[in-house]
Amino acid sequence: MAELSKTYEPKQVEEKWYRKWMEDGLFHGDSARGGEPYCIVIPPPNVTGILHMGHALNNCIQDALTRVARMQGKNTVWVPGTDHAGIATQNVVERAIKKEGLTRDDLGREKFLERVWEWKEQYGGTIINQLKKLGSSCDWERERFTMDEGLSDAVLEIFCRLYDKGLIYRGHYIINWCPRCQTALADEESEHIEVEGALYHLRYAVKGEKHKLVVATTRPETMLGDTAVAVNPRDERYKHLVGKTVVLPIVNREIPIVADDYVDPEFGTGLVKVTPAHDPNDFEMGLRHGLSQINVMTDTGIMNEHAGPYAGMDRFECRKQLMEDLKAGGLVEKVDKHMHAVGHCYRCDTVVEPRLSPQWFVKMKPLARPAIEAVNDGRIKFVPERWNNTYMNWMENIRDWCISRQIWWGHRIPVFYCDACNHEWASKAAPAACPECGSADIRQDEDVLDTWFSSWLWPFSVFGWPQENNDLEFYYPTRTLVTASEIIFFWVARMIMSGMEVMGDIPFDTVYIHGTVRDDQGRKMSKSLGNSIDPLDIIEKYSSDALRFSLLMLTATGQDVYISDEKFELGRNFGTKIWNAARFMEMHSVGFDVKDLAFDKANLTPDDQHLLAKLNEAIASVNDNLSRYRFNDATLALYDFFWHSYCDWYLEYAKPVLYKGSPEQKRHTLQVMHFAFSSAMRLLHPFMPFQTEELWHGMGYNHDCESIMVAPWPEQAVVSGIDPSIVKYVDGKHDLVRVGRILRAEYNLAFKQEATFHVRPATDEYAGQIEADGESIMAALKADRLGVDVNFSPKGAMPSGISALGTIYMSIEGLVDVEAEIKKLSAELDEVNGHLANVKKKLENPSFVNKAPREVVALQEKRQEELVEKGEKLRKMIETLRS
RNA sequence: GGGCGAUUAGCUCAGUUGGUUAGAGCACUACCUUGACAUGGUAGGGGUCGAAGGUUCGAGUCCUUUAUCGCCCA
Repeated sequence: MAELSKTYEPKQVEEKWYRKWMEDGLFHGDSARGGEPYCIVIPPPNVTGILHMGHALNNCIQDALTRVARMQGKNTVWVPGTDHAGIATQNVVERAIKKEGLTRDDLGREKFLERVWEWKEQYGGTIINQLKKLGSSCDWERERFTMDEGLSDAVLEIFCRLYDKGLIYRGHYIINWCPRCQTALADEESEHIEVEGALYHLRYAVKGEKHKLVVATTRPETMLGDTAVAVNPRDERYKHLVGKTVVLPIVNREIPIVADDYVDPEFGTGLVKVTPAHDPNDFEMGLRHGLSQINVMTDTGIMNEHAGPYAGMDRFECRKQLMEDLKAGGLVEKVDKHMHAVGHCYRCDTVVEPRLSPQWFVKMKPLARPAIEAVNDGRIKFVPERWNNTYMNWMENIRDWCISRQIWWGHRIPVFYCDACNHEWASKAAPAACPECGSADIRQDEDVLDTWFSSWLWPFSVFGWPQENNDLEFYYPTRTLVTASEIIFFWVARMIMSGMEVMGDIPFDTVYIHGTVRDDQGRKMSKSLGNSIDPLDIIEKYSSDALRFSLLMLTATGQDVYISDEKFELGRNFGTKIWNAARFMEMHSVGFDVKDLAFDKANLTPDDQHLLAKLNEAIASVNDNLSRYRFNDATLALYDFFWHSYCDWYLEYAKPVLYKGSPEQKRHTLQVMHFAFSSAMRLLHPFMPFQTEELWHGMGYNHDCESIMVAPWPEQAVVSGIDPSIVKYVDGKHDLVRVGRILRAEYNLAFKQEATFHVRPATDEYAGQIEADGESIMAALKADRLGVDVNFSPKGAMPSGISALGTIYMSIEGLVDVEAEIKKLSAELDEVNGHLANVKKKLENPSFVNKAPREVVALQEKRQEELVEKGEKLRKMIETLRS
């Protein structure tokens, strides 16, 4: 046994073991080994990303699941990787070259992409290294990147397949446009944020009439692109206006008044301006009424030539100026404050501009159908279940997915155009000539694909799809997907759709949705708030194990986690406790052989049996809670077992044996101790991988299994034949000790001061058991003597208390505070009487006795008996004190 | 506006098909450097379970209404 240091040094230990595990290839899975597959694919973090607490939580859950499966002997693989984060990465590199005074256009597409790859090589591995610090047991040999060759091939393959099936089309629609990133965004990438804006009431002149209409709008600047005014057809106020013409102020364009059901008569004045090129609803209305589409902005959000006098002005600048001009012309009725949700770019937070432009879309309805089925019939289940609704709601109202992005970093859309014959086709390989007319006058679409268009293939593309191979065959479908609710639409739903479409099978059977990590005031952690807690700081300050254990213990299933720095003390303190318990065992294990833990099952002491029963309970609880993704309950069960059952009671019980017992007793106790400890280490390993490995070796348990990573997982009760009545006796003994300690505390006995106790056991059986167990009870009570007598009756006043095993008396020198004793016992009697009244009320209620299940009634009856008995005892004790 | 979640001790949270006296960690109080551990031990204080109705023999738990906060969608 290697000597354990006085304090645990996590830093070097964690580095040491991670390196060793890597060297020994323990993270690697291979389909050729066969067996039961267990596979998780990581939600690939952005290659630009740095680790935050959300990642930490996400990954320690996956690692726990992976490590348990591995210990269970399954053929386990956790596939890691990163995604290329098209917009985010391009932004980062653009910022970098800006420092050199360059723009991407200065460099040109090819040179710019070279710079991005350079950047990726240099900085892209950051988050991967951080995941390693967490202890993540990913199969690094399988690390993938969404832009690597294989995954790029998968992207082109699926694009061409869907294109040829008619599920991918190009269309002129309103999309969300980020004027800063200068690209289209998917609907999901535009985040609606509630902001205080204004509702501007503008006066429009009706042609040939004196009076003016008032239209309400939140975006007056788009008025320059108005091509109609609309009213609800059932709105009596405006019926007479339909078919008339309005003269648009400033630009003096004549536009019609149309009737359309979309208009909400309750909103604003019930009259809306229609700008088909700048609003998705207006766009639809425009199609219905054959209106023209006038785009008044450039792709950078600057007003264009259609904006008349405002051309060249920024969109928000234009709003200001326009309002001033309208005011000057008396064309503003009023301006009200107005709260509304405005789309913001999820990458750069710029206000999104709905923009009419040609984009590529995926038809989602046909893909959604099998994906809805898969969740409906339970082949895929969400944990917690309530996310089913969120998923279904979105899937049933799914809209087509805008997949083209006007950036350079990403998978270029594999569509080609022939300028000679106007043919358009999709092709994986770059063609030399038009397949229709043979002309070489061809060009590829300039756009790239949405990053999610590669990550939605992740569960099978990481195994080499479209190439068929054993890994794909063996590990697909994967088992559990662990992710946060934010990306159910972005990613989870789309993976299910692609899996069903491409593989004809679900990509995973369980989606575990964990909560969001927040600060201790419930705010999302963000750089701008400055409330982020860096997981690496926590690892530095406490340890990776402490970070992991604390996070899991704090995370109620699917609920958000509120954390602060101090909360990680929980895990650190637990680690320290484990370390010190190990040192205690080591101290007493000189000359003891940990290879032989086959203790004599026929001669287990009550405390041995109690400990082993608690161990069995912990094993059952951990397994049960893990199967239900209740990581907090699983970790709590271990915490409770180790700290309370193992340290507080068993180690304390063991002390007199180890210090004063016979060599046989000592050996037996060490066997039980090491047996329980090594089981606890294995159960803890998925949550605290480093320290448990360190102790696995430190205690010498590595004799038949070198690494705890692959040591057998405790599946069920490890020791059978434990007598429940003995376990009950030990529970009672703990109660007896507790009551005795209360007596000591009440009389302020110094820790070292010994006292004499007398017990009047409740039964003869207890009397025998207590007598046999005297040594250990005396040690726990710091007693110099322990009298056991079923007929004990105190001579004179003695402090006393009632325990599960019987009444305990403390005989002390000097004055007993009789009044205080009486007061204490009377208070206890009052409590007993209170409970008794409750129980009686129940039992005297005929409907309770008749309607409640028999067991419940029996329980109350038993309780009544106990309470009556206890009351009697208390009364007698009080009487004795009074006499 | 629609959907979902939360509301239990000073704080952060458990409490599983309704059934003993509602639990934990942190914080707090008192005592304790003892032979694993002060990152610790022993003992203790602290809760009308957001509110109001209802169902039931029985409600923190189920139903209705309502308040407050948060998230998602429009």
